[in-house]
Amino acid sequence: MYPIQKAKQQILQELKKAVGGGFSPSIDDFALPPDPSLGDVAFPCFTLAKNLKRNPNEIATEIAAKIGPKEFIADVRAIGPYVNFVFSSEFGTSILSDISEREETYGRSNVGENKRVMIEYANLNTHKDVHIGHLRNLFLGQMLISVLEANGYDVIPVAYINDLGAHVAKSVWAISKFHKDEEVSKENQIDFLREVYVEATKAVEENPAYKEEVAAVFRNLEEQRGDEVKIWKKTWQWSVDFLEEVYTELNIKLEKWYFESDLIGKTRKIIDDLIKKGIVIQSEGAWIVDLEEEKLGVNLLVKSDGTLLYNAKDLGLALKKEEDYHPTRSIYVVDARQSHAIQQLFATLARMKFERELYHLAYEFVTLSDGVMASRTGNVIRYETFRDRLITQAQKATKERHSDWDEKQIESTSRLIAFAAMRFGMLKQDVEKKIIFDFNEALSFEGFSGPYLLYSFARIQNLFNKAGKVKPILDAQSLNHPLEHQLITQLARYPEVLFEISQTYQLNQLARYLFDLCQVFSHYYNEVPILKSEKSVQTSRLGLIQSVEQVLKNGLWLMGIEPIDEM
RNA sequence: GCACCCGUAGCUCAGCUGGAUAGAGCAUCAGCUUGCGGAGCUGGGGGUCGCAGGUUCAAAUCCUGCCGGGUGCACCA
Repeated sequence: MYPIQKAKQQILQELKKAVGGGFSPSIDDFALPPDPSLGDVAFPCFTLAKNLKRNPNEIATEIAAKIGPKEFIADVRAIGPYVNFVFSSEFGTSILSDISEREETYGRSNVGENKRVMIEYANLNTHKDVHIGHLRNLFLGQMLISVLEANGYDVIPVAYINDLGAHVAKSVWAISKFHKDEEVSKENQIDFLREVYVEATKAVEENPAYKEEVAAVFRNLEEQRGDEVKIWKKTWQWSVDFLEEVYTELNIKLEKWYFESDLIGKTRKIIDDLIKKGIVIQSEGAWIVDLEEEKLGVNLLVKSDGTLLYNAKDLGLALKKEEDYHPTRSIYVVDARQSHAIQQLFATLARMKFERELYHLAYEFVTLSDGVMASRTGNVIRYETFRDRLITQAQKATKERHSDWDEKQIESTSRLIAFAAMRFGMLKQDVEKKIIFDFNEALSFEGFSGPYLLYSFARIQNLFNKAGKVKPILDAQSLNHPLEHQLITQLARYPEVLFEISQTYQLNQLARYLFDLCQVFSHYYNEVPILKSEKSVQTSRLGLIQSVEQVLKNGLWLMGIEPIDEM
């Protein structure tokens, strides 16, 4: 049990005693005071007042009078209808030593024990670019994995690679028609594919007769016959190599890659079976599941030309995942624009008596202020472009600060700053809000940003470097400054925050929490001398700072951000 | 037409399982390096929490309706 939980338990005990009469408040009844000067935790007396038919202010006053300082409680005071509790220095000491003992495990829980969660994310396409919209998906998925693992879940992260959709057929068709036998050098492969895709889209738009040719290529690819298969296989490999590079660079963890092209046979079998069961029926020449009852329209699985649709293959995938890993819960980290399709998938699976927990973690897309990104038109900001601009920006700033550093040091530091900015930028916002991508904002290293957190971390490192042999001690006895108290309370909350996120999947909460922590630290750093204070206080302050460092490190790790000692 | 999401300061967003004076970043203005790194800190100005009803002792938060924006809804993924 974490100190914060112990403290709350103690308070609950005291509240029970003070009120009596079978009153049993729960840990969820606590509130956070709006201003830290009011107290560390609050107990609102409204419901109690209602039950007793009395004034909440009076009740609060009475309760506060009955509870005295004890262990983790230093002070109890009634402010209006609230009983506010202030944590004691014993509590502070307990927090500091708890963090020090647990180190990187501070904040973790075991709620997820014996639960296997499959996370499908990083569903990139072959024959296409990776752009900033995909980054949101990659980072969300990656963080979700870390958060769930930190809470004891057995997490199986997988990707579903879309390597056989209509877009692929279009590209392969265009290559065979316009670029047959063209030599493409290794470094130009992805550029080539991108240009071909834009070219193909344009050509088909201008000449609708091409549609039939593309459809023919699609059929051939699905059946794995004809000359186009060779082109497909070659370009497929280009794309897969490229995706592998991106995943490696971003440290994307995957237990397995599922490919759409591998699911054709299995999906066909499933559909045959569903036809026999009457779940899949024919309509207007196509094969569908009628989901009118669920108010989800029709789930179109097989086109009238016999080729499979995305929704059909998703069915095959769901069963394959079940065979391979039998997860208790399956999370789909997928763009909110697919919500309807995903709901159709879930509803269809329900009809098939597929009884597993299914959850769609829907996130809104990344858009540009001048319009939505689309690979079709080439109006995208590619991952590499974004990355390189961030790195350049970071290099500029780093060079200005450290004229004495060599190229290597500038380079490695800049990369870490750039990736921190990138990740934090994508993870700081609620998934239900689209990100309006703005280069100026994305390249800013100030305020609510990744580099701000890194900066706080680097400052702490610097303090320890300067402290030399002075050993921090873990004792809150002399940490009486309001900001010290505030820091301790904030550190104490971390396990609650992490637990909450693991249950609600509101990943942006962590960015907020860490930023708040760093803001209090920065304020403290400016306000209170740490190294220049007298010895006894100095060691305690270093002990506090050490805890801030640990929690910051733990949180950054969950976000996939690597801290740096100097920047 | 139906469904889902959003609508809080000039801009980008927190806060939304109802509760104490509505917060942050950016921008803007005024300050802070003879004190541990100014990628920082302090302070000021700036808000009918889209609008209207309702529920409640209490609504930015819950319910209903409307307005505005986005997204999706049978052969795309």
